[in-house]
Amino acid sequence: MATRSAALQSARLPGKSASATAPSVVVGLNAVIVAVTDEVPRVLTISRTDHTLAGGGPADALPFGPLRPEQHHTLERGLRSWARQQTGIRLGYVEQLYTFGDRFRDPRAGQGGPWMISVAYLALVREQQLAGSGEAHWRDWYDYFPWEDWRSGPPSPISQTITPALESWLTQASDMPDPRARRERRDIAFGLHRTPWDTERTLERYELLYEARLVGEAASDVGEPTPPEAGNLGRPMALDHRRILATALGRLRGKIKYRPVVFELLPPVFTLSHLQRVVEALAGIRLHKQNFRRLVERGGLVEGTGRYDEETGGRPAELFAFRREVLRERAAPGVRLPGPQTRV
Amino acid sequence: MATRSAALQSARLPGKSASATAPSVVVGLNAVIVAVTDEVPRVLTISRTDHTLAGGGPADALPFGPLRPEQHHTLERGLRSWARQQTGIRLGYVEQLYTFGDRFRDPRAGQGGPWMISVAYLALVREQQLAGSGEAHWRDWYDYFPWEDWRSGPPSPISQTITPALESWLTQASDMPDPRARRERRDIAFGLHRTPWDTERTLERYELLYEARLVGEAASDVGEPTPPEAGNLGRPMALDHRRILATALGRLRGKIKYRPVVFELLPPVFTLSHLQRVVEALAGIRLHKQNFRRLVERGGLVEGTGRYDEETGGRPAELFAFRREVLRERAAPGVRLPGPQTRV
DNA sequence: ATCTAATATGCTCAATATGAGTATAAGGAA
DNA sequence: TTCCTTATACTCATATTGAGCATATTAGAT
Repeated sequence: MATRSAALQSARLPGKSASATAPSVVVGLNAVIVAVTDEVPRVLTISRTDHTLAGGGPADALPFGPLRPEQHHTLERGLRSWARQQTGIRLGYVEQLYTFGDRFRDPRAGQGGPWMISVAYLALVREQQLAGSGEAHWRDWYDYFPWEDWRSGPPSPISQTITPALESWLTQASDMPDPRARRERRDIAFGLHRTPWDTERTLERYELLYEARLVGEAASDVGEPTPPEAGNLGRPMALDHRRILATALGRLRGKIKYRPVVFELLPPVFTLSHLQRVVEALAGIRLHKQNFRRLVERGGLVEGTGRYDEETGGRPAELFAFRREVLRERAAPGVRLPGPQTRV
Repeated sequence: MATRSAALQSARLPGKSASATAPSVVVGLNAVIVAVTDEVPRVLTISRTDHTLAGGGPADALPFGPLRPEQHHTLERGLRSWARQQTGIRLGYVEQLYTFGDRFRDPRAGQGGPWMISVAYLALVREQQLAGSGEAHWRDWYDYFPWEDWRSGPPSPISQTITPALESWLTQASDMPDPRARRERRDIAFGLHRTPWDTERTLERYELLYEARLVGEAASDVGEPTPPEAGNLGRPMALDHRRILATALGRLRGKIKYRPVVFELLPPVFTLSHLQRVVEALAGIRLHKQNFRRLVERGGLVEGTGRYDEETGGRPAELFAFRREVLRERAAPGVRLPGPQTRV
């Protein structure tokens, strides 16, 4: 709503908030910038020295910066500005994810530092060269969540590490009111005991692993050494950034089902196989090819262009484009994923 | 998006560090507390004097308070604390909605006041007596969005006010790059021209009406007199609270489809008609009774208790209860609404 | 007692949608 | 050519919807 804007350019108040007195609450802006290339979903991370890590070495962090009231006129614009500065990327599609504000998010904050509230955003882009401060990298997001990728069957961290470790976590519930609550939570989160694997419960899973002290951050957040299991459970990130990333993953997996956001990750024309591979990469499951085609074609989500991609290694594939009219025709246009995963 | 409101908090920031040097960013907490009674969805509002309103009289506001870093240990706990204090209600189910942060949320803020960021939450409760400061009231949320209730056919504000007014809004797009963009936006938002009515697009609709200057706040935010159409387009609220409420409405309408949150609004046992009336009240549409029953019963969402409600005025209705096991069985258990509305 | 109105609950049926294949087409490489 | 690969077309049993009709059980009117 750009309505009441002009007069207020006066907002640039120089002498303001500068630094003399630390405000008790600082608002930070985090960006989860996602692209998919070659069947791998990637997230943009920055190597940062994080004093909260046990080793004190550099850790992966999300692009981040504090809200600057004097410069940024909206949260989103602040975010775009930081993202551009740190990665060189000018963001397109952006949506707000969640606002994280645990009092003890940053261990250092407990000792009288400012309380940091983080407003996190999800941005979808097509993968591109990185400029900016030079510390930015595209990384496979399954490096952070190896248990989330079911495209080639059940991920080994689940059977090898998570299931056994959670078994003992169940019995640690000494002071729990209902010991069965933990079991149910585990089953629902990880799809155990006749419960289906729900691709969207990424945050629940990460938080459960954190609670069970299996991921690296759980230990380092309280100054303990990293447990051995953590080595099998993905790269840690700075602060609570992996929690933010888990939130983004779940949100995106949910959203592609009812809004045509996948197309933000694709070039203007693409083959149906390409589209399918991107969806599979995001959802972390394999889909039935013929049915997927039927779904998107008859669902009016795409339209053929009459042109063909000859580089497929087999019969040339027709190039399709997103069909914008679907927005008018259907209430919730998206790639509704079928229930469970399908084998190739 | 919007955020807003420094007006409210300047009132009372008692002992806080704020006094000496105003922090440049203040975090506020807003609660949208929803209940459904007698087929009407209600929201808890507080009568507050809002200096930003033209008349300066009292306006409806959401329960609100600034985050107190020294007291509240998490955002959510801060919210619960404010809600309790202002309404006497101890909240149960709570979820974060959105963080509003427009630089110019509060007209007065542009002049050097602090920038107010509002983190809004949605809470679902069973309607109950109000204690607290005494200014709290339960109000039909369709008082604020009369165009959202399709339970007895197309709402009259749409045909009488919105459609004609937006017709001229279309042509005002003098400096627009694509004049058809406005038309498409309008059609999608309000379900015009072969586009289905999407119950979840509440925010889009409110924002469009705001942009077209049809709702009261659009005028009062820039100090202009309220246009005549506004009288037909719902009660205004303080600051951007109606925008927050629109966000809550859309979110809740979407969420009942895939998570069993409706039951937060119902007593432990209920008849299927009762359940249906609550869902209809939220979604603002009527549903086919027999199919609704089939949906929730065969979907495993509820189970019969064997007891009956004799007060139905006809054949007694069996009392049902939410069936918790559904959480294990289905990935996205909810009351998926059928496409368009159905007549009784 | 019978009839009517109101509600609840049961059942049918056609139209679609979904899950899981089989079959055919069109390229390149051996 | 033959084989391998990927794309695209079609089939078919089953499940899910949308829309009604039919029956049950109550209260109240006649």
